[in-house]
Amino acid sequence: MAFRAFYALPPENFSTESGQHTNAVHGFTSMLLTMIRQQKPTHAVVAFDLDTPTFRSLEYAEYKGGRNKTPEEFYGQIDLIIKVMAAMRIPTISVDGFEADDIIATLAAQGEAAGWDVLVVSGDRDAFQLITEKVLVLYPKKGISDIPPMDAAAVEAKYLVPPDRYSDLAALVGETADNLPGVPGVGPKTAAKWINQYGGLEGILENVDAIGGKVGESLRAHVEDVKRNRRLNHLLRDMELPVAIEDTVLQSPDREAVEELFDALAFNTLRKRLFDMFGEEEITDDGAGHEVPAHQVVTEAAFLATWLASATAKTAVDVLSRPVGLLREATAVALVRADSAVVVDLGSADAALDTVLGTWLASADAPKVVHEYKEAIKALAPRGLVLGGVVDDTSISGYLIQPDRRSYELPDLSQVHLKVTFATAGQESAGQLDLGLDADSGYADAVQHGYVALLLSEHFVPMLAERGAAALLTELELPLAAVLAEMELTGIDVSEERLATLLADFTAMMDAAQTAAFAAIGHEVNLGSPKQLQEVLFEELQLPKTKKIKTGYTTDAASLKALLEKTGHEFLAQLMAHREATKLKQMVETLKKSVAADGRIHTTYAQNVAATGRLSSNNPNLQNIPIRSEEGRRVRDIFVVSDGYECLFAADYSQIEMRIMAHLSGDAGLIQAYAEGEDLHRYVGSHVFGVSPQEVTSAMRSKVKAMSYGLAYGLTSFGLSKQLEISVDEARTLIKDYFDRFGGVRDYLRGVVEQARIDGYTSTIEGRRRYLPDLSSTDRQLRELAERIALNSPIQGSAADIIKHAMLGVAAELKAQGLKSRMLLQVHDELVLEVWPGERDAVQTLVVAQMGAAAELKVPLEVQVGIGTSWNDASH
DNA sequence: GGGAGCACGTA
DNA sequence: CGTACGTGCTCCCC
Repeated sequence: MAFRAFYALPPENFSTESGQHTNAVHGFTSMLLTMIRQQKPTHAVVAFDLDTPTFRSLEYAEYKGGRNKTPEEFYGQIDLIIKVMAAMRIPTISVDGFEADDIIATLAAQGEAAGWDVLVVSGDRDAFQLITEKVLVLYPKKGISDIPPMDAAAVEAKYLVPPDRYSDLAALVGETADNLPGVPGVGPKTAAKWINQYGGLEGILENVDAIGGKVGESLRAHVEDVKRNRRLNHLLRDMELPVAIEDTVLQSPDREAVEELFDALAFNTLRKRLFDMFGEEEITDDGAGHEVPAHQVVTEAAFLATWLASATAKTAVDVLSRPVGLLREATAVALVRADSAVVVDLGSADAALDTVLGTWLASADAPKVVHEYKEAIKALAPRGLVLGGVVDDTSISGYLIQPDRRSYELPDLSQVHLKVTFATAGQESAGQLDLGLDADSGYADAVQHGYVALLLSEHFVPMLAERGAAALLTELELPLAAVLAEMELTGIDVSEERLATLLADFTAMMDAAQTAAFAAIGHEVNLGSPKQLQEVLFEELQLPKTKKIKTGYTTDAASLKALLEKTGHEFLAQLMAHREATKLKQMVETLKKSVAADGRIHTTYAQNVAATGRLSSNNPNLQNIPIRSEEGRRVRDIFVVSDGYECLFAADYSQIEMRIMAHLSGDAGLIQAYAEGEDLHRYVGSHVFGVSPQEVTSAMRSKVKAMSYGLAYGLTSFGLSKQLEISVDEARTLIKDYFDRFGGVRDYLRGVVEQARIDGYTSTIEGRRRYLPDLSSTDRQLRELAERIALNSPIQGSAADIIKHAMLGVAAELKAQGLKSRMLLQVHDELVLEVWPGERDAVQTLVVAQMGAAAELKVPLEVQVGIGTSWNDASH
């Protein structure tokens, strides 16, 4: 692994002042930290080879011969790694005459005998022979981060033989890295065939004369090589080791030693990563007091029916799934209660069992707790299973309680809210359930997940009730998850033809702009590198300096535009054109890659990412498809109506955030403007500038528009002056005039921050909270940021609540009216639907009605609609 | 290899 | 020194 790290990182970038290279040390340590973070082992130990001869090289002098000389830059790095391990209090073992792999094999055997789950991290394929139900191998595919856990099934899938026959296979095929030649003409396929036919290498050797053809001959000629290979690739599992496995408990690092060593190595970022990881709050409860119930794998319908009927309280449901294309399909379902658990394997369930399970899963009367409801719905759908009666999704209730967390994974929630760390049966990360881990450990994980979700739900539900947010969960977010699942499964049709055309066009534009840009300065430069651009702009061309940023001076679009206006330099124009074309090309490429087998793009909405309550969209993000520029809009034209449907239908709220501002502030002027259906910005402009609405110029209107929105985000006079290119004094006067005329807005904005400082949180109209501890920070920058967040969150969050209600209304009404039209996308204030022939009027009527009725505000909610054959057509 | 920083698309 | 996001690129780490 140290060698892997060495070749992954350029040595010239890593050295101490004294000239000692440290790239392997850095890479190895980084890799180990990642491994510890991901796998959360309880024990850890590292084994090293020595330079001295081993029993293998003594038997076969050419063993590992023919290798290139160790690069000079590698010297000394192993010793440094050992020092790093010592500072981290991780034991290291080397034994004269043996290889690291033998030590690892022995440790694995000891761990397994003690009933532990063992993970072997090794770049040597010989480690595959160690794989059992309790031992997995992490073998780096390429580099040092792509390391999928290999289990028996994975080895079989790759080599067509079980792990305990891998050494037989390797003996026949040979191993170049160890200078062990195999049988000429025999590759993995042939070797696997023989092994499976004769039950292993012994069988093959007994029947060596029965094997025909050229390869048979070749085998007979090389039997001794094969026997030798097999002797040499066999790893010892019964060595005497200087360290007992009980003494490899993973501990906090020796801080002083780390400080000193990392200073010498100049490992500053690694030191931070290390201390961040071990500096976390000590969790006192290791989960020992919580008994995860034992599970039973159910095969009989009657047994399941009885188990289900004995239910008195909530049952947790955890769905195991495997990837199918870009989607997932359920493979098994774990049902967990406080004192017992069952697992149903969907692959082997008979019709009767399927029916009992399916009926119960769908039943609204059987209360269920899940984690990641939307994912469960989507995985169960291809099996024809429906999930109903869900009363809590802990990934959502956890979010409603604390909406600005980065992660809502079960182990994280459990640590934070229950102060309990659960030792995992398998591994948390790397999506181990995808890899066909043996069923038992997958089931145990699922049961544990269900159990933790039950505990968390018991904790969360009363908390939500206490703060009056129970309805937000049960009446809004949970039903919305089901609606979103449908939208994601449906996806949106795209025109592959337009995709290809656009890609070609944007690529041509990009190339043309690049050529012209190079011509303008007489040489090449990486236009995608801000650093290189800074050199060209500010040193070579001596253009005026722009805004200062951490790495020098910004080259962002606004600054380039200003520079272009000032200097008229051709390079700037071409650079801007290149930026636009590159951005669009990348976006089209990303979209192209996301087209699923059904020819559609299926985004994923995250219900627990945006702290304000908005949805977010990823893989790909369909909430940032261009609309402003002419070229950008062509990307929107990629999204088209499906065959058999009549058109796309887009509906968006008109100025919803300003309307919410009017509602929340109760400002009489704003309310009147909306009540009269006036052009708001013109109306506000006439009052701020003291002219009649007809006399408001477009410049005045756009100033007022920028200000109105800006105020909802905590705009300062400084920010406004920048945006409108006026002096700070002018901006200040503008804001004062605005507030003088719309005093309700000023009072409201002031009040929001004051109240938030008292309560510690802001609330939306629906009672969705966002906690802002930084409002009382002594750090001015943090405090002022929190203040701006406090201004914006109720507005943005209320808008999010409203459109979520509208989506539930639209979905319910489509169903109630038996329409075949369907909802496809949500973009914060916009919904996109696909209309079935003949349903256009009905869809328009119901969407406008449901969006308009989603909230009772002091001002009307207006909805703009459009139709077309593409999304772009429909948004006009 | 992993993360920070920058840039930029949307509401 | 206006909020909320996701993605992709370059460069640095030492």
